[in-house]
Amino acid sequence: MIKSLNKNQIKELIDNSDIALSHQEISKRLERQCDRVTIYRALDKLMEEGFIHRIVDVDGVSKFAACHGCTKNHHHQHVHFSCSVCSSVTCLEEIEPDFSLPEGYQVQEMNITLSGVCPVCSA
Amino acid sequence: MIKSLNKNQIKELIDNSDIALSHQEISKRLERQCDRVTIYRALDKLMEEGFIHRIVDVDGVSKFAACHGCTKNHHHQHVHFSCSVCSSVTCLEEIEPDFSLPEGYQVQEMNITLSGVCPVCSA
DNA sequence: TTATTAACGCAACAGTGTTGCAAATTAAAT
DNA sequence: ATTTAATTTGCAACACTGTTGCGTTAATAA
Repeated sequence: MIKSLNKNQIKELIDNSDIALSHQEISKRLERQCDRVTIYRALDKLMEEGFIHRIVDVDGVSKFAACHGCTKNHHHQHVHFSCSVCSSVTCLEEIEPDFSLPEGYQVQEMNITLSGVCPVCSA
Repeated sequence: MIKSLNKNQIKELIDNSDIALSHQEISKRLERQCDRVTIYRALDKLMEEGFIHRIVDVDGVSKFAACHGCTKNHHHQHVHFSCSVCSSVTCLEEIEPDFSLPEGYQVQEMNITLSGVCPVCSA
């Protein structure tokens, strides 16, 4: 009946989360446990389909957040914030720094992650 | 006679490289092969001492580049560029985007990595 | 119903990075 | 010069992230 049960559930998790989720966090939050590989593949698909985007955290671990207004072409100029206290990564979609590069650079993607203390932890 | 042979050699490698080097690349370039752990520890020390800084590449792998003007406190507001063709990561030290964050965010570090095609590969 | 496609699980693997302990090397003190 | 202390190194073992291949199950289309 239900198609791609895990994949849909993973999409729901990411959509309903206000912070970006790592593979590990997704695995923990899934009620019906599934194979690690299944999650990786679902995440790849969801990225392909333009539903989520990847953020590489300061420790090198990938986290995933919902896209707003991406189709096939991702455009994530926005800033991400990684809290060193609670380890959360959030999208600051309204913040899109602009800068000009020297001649010859062709930018395809950008990964901007600031780290420090988030408002919740610094309050 | 020579103190911390490996550590100094690693520092030399990074200082003389125009691109940021990964652990793997450093290991290959070392004439006298040494243990993986030794390299990791040397890199940690060199970061502590303010000689190098870490850039997390888009694939989550750490790369290391020389610092210019850092002591203990690293300040790397500058942009990094990761080429998807030749896999090189370079520091664009002159490019320092500024933007203001909402109230409550305390920024300690920033990791800005643009990916695309570098001037050499796009020429 | 059958054929095709997508999703899943399992096993195995490669790579990154960390920790503990012991040996060796370097620097300092007697 | 000999002993002591502090660094540096090597080795083994481990945890974690991510990938690939293969066979199986489930869903969609013919």
